[in-house]
Amino acid sequence: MYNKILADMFNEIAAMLSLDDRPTARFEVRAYQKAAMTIGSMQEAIEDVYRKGGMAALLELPGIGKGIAGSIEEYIKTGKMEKYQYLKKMYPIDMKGLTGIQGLGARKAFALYKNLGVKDIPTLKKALAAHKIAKLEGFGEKSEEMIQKGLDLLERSAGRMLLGDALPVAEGIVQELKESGLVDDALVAGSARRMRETVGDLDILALSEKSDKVMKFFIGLSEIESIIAEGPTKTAVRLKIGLNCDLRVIPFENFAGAVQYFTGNKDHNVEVRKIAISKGYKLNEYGLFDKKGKIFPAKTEEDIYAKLGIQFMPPEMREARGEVKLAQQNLLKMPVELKDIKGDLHTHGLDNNNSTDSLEPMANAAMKIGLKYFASTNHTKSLRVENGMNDKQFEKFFIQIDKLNKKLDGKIRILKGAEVDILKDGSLDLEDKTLRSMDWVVGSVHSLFNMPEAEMTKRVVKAIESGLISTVGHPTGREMPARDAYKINLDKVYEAAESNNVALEINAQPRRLDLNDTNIMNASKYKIKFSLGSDAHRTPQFAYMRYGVGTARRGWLTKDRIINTMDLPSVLRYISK
DNA sequence: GCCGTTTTCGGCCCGACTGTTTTCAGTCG
Repeated sequence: MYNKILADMFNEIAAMLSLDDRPTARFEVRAYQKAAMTIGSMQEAIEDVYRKGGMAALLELPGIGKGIAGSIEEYIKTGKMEKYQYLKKMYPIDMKGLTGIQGLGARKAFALYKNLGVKDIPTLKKALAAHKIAKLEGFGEKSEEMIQKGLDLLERSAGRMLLGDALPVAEGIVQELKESGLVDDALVAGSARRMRETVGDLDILALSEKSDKVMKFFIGLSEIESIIAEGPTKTAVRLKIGLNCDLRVIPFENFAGAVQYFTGNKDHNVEVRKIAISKGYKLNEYGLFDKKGKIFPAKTEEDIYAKLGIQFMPPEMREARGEVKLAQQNLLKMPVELKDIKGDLHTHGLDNNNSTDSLEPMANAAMKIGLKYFASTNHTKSLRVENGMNDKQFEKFFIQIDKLNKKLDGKIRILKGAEVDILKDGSLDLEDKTLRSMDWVVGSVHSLFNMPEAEMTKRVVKAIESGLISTVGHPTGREMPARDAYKINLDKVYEAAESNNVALEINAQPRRLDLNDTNIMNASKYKIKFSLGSDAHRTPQFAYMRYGVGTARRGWLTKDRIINTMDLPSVLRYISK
């Protein structure tokens, strides 16, 4: 798969072009960055796109025109790219590595090369150690310090953090701001509000006229490790959890504009802003303005979208995946909401197990958050590390469920189920008879992740065709950050699921979120139902459902496609069919 | 270099903060 290689190359070309002083160069920079974004976020291998559809297929991709498509073709055919090599000869430095450092961009990197011979991270380290940078023209003590700090940061904490780890911290800070009495409103914006599975930083917006007091309060919070930048409208800090966090304090008249601006991803905002321009307005982070510069008095971001003639959509959809165009035509269907979820279709609950709570506390916790039912789906015998049960043990366990259901007296219903291992050959880890006695069976792959694609596909499809499973658990097997999805032909899985009336799971564990948003978009082209499961092993983990719902919303999934939006009688009818 | 129910040419989103300056360049989002 060349996607990452090519995306990196195009980003590096963009960095090198940003050193070019021709007036049109900065637009070329943007073009290359956009192409890198497109290719980097594609699911399908770019070389497959090319193999199947040739240049025409490449030109279909957003931000890819004749020039860049030509470079892609050249790279696929020859393994080289003339444009890249030409620029690399002019700027023989590790642009990707150096500009990966916070505060160090292409121009400064090149200045370091010209003056000090810095060409990569190791030579940069030497220059830092010799304190040569501060003496350069255009640099100073502070810039040297900043580069050193940026380098330390990079080495300490590479990359992004799971939404499930970051969002609760952000929401805690918002809570503290609200309780301070200094703000009239506050919220988490940015990629966390869009429920992206990982976030690179946090954006918090506060509505207040007392910016200096709010900033002072903010930098005193215990979550904060150090201050990166402090200004009247924006303060940037490093949090102890290893993530940067920006707080913006915004007065009332600009708040709606800021919420809109700091929620959508960059491309979404560009699309919306272009619509604003086409209607004679200007849209920026302060709000919507007419030609005379008069602000449109929006109370909420809904007002702004309405004024622009764009159907309002939830944050999760604002990713520039075609939502703006549809919303202009009022054709966007609203996705499922957390309150639509009536039950949980993947949970664990066992006595005498270190990593799992017992069934009764699990049932009480589920009841407390308002669920009407949940499927108890414990592991099966092949999964020894999780105390997987055999047929006999399930039989006994179900007697326990019957008793507990009686005791719960209809306040919540526990469905009998299992998360049955799909074994190497596609057979299932329990006897047919046992599986047939269950209400709800999740079939999951937990072993031999390195099978060839064809074999893995056959394995899962065979399980789907067994007629014994209700849904495929975490269908791609990925676990963030370390484990990639196993190789599997998902289209074949979707086809089999469609024709065998088997659902696909959206596993809501923050490190799984599997299927993910783009998988869901692809899968929902088929006539498939989806099941959401928290995969809770402990009582607080029922709350993971919100991440599953967020992922479903990012995949534009409507509630009628999701089994656990049904109430209990409907689910029981569905199951019996 | 890309793109088009305003255009196949002439546009391309926009502002905050910092550091090193004395009006601005670089970086970031």
